[in-house]
Amino acid sequence: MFEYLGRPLNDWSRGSRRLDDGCELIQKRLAMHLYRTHSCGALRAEHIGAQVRLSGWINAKRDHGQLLFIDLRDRSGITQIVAPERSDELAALSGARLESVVTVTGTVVKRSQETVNPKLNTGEIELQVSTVEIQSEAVTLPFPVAGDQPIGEDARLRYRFLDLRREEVGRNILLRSKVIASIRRRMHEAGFVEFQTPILTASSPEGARDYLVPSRLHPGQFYALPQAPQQFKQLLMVAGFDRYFQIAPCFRDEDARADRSPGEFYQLDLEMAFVDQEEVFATIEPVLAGIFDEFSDWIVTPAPFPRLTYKEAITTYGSDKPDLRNPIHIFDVSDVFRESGFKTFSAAVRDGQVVRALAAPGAAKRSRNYFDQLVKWARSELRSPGLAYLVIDGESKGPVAKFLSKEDVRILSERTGAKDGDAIFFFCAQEYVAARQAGALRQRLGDDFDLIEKNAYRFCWVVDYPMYEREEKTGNIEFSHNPFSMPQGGLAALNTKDPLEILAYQYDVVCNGIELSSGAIRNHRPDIMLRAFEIAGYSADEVKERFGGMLQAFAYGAPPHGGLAPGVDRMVMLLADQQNIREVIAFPMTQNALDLLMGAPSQVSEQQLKDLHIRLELPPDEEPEESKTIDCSE
RNA sequence: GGGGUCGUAGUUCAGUUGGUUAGAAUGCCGGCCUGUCACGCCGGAGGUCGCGAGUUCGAGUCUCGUCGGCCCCGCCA
Repeated sequence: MFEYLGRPLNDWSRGSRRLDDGCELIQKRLAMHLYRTHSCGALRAEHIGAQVRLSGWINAKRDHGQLLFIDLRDRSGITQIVAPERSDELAALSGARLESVVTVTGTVVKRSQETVNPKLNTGEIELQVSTVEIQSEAVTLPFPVAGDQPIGEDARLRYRFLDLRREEVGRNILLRSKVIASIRRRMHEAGFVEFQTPILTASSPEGARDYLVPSRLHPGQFYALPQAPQQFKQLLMVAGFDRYFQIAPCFRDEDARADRSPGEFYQLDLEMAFVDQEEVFATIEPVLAGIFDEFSDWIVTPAPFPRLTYKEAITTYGSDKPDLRNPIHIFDVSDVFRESGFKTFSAAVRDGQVVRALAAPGAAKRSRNYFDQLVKWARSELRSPGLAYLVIDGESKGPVAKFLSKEDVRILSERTGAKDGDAIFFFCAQEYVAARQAGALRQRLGDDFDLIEKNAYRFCWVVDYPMYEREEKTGNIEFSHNPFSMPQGGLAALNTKDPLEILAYQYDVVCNGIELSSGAIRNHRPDIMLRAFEIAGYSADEVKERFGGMLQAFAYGAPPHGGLAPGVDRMVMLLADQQNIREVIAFPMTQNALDLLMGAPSQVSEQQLKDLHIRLELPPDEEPEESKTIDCSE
């Protein structure tokens, strides 16, 4: 799958031709290259008899006293090195620890039939060594580099340079490089222009917490690292560049998750002028599907991806990032319970709550304990008062069975698709809460019953997000997503409709339950923008102060435009089939936003603080930690 | 900010209802070994059981606190 294996490296030869092209060329050279004529994965039977030089890391050593085998490794593969008996070379190699870097020169020899190693690409040959140079002696390792033994996360991060030598992580990082190269190629081919935008920019009032950078020249003022190049890309549209993209670093000071690295991440940020939503989709679908097709042999949703409205996604899947590999659907059964004998639910439904149901195929076989565990889980994890369920096993059983008529059960089974041997679960709550609870259970049942489709990337668009939502604590109307989205229906909708009913040209692209990206058709009209912000409680002056640059730009002729920004780390994570985003980042921080290798964050010198006009005021019980970096300020 | 879980040799792990001197594999050090590719054989060293209190005659084991890794909630326009 990874074609670098067994391929020659191509960057170490100063000449325009690769030396791997043939032994003759090597023989013609008066002097060999200082370090290597071939990579460690390059040699084959055709090289037998050639004088070659290899450099690499000692991956493994098999010392038989008067016979010594070394597995010499670089990123391209492994070659077995054999040292002659009673030689200085044998002594030198025997004394070198694993992971030492050595250069060996010798003759490629054929292995006898019995000693061929079919596991290695180079397994038909070995290198009979004549000279050895130890380039760099390694001390004893904190963990094994060879093999795939699990290693503690902290040790891996502290010695990330060793961890990256290990096969799986190394493969992920190389995959990342190829994915990014392919993205660039595809975007250029689709007519996009690549830009760089500022890293030191202004703090924006919306969104996540900013990372701040104090200004030396302007006491008391701060730059912010961009949470995304949102305003810059829109300004580039105003500038007339039509199609923008960037592999953009984004910085958000929010807490980590398995699919969310703390602090920083990369997006394929893109924006297009003179497009509607469908045109954005049609442009980016082939890029996404193409990337996933190119780097995986799993099934990939072909373009056009299915479109779900936000409302459908929440009702049918209980999530705005539905995993379409999971066959379970969620159904509204409020009407069945409204008139049922199950008083808890019927009263709640009459009170405006809803009942959502989902069926788990084959669940009737599970023990009573399994259901008890689920109820417990629903109470603690979903904060649901309980979990009602109905086991269809010849007759209907379970805690709510006695409250339901035969006809009720028939309707419930029919609607949820439950057959004999299945179980149906119910949540009763406010619409949104019930949906989320059912969505969480849907995911859990999918895992518990092994229902998730294997070897498939299932994409979909979630469209028609509401423009506004009501903040629960304050009751205020807020933007539910990006405040720069165009409301559907434009100014007229803003002026005439209930804000909570207004939809936005706002969309997400989702793959296997992971949100790859948000995007929107933007609001390019200053008048509509001021009105949109007014509804969310911002005065015209505030908007002008906070987004003045963009608002002003839109007054000088702005094209209708829109775009999105799929997360690059998440794409690679999906392609590498990894459960954690750290596995596709070369130098990730811990969940706690610490860089264990570089020691970030760290203290700085008094002088640095003084230059920045900053005085520390620490919480009383917190002594500043010893700085882990070298103090160069003395 | 909150919840869960883990922390024992360099590494990966075991360690019973609290009970003698805390074990294994691997790595490391020394010796032997000419066809291995997880090389093999013999020997050795290696532990503040994350840290600090407490309960107890006695704590790796129980309790509380704390630090760190991971997972989750909040947060992530």
